[in-house]
Amino acid sequence: MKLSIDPSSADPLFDQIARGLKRALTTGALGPGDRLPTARDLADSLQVNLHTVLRAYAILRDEGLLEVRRGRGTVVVARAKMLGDARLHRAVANVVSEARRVGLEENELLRLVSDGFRERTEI
Amino acid sequence: MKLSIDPSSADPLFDQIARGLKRALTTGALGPGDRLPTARDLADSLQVNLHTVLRAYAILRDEGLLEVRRGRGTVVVARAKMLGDARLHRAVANVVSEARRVGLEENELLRLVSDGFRERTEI
DNA sequence: ACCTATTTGTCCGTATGTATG
DNA sequence: CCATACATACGGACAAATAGG
Repeated sequence: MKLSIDPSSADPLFDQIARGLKRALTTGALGPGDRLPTARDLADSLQVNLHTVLRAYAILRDEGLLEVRRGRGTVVVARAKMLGDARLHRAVANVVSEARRVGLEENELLRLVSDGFRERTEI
Repeated sequence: MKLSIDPSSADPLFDQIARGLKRALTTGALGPGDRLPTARDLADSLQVNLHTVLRAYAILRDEGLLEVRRGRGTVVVARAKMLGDARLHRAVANVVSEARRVGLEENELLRLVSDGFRERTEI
């Protein structure tokens, strides 16, 4: 998995790394279930700080592309979650984000969603 | 603007700060256009590291609640941009729609949303 | 049940860069 | 040009989850 970064570039290293990994995902160089190098290993090979790689991993995790777990490392999410559930996943993430934005508690959000489900609301 | 954190708590400091600020927003203690203390000042008064506050600010910025700008500081977004209910309701309607599309039952959807809500407190 | 190694998560401190005023 | 204030990156330390012996 080659991945090159440019320390003299204007855009941040963590962003270059995140984009590089995303590119590897779209080109198929990285596929579902593939294990990524540990953050420390990738940091060493790229000659950047550990935190910089962790931040890049966190970005892709937040986008639903990676599963990052303590003690286990980082793997590309299963194909089922990437494709079939992509829209649902985004919708869930979005509604959680909106709920947080207006300061809703978990049970309040669940109540809203439950109501919405029964009312057969449309977009 | 009082804001208390618990260093011995299990959940992260940056998250406690972010939630505390969000609470101040929903209770009206902080309103549109209000200026927040500089990250360094808040960090000093809370006796935490500068980065911890910056991370909290970044979370709220990503959720559209704050405008964080270099050299200028941090302010609560204008009321016009907060149009909360419309966006939240669209998000709820959307997630219900997506759930139906993939044939989810109500309890399955609620489980997903609940998981999503608890999952992402870190960035 | 215990211990150890691995790996990410958080927090701190410091330095430097960049946009704003 | 200079002060302010956030942005990025580095390094170090410890905590917490995981896996395996």
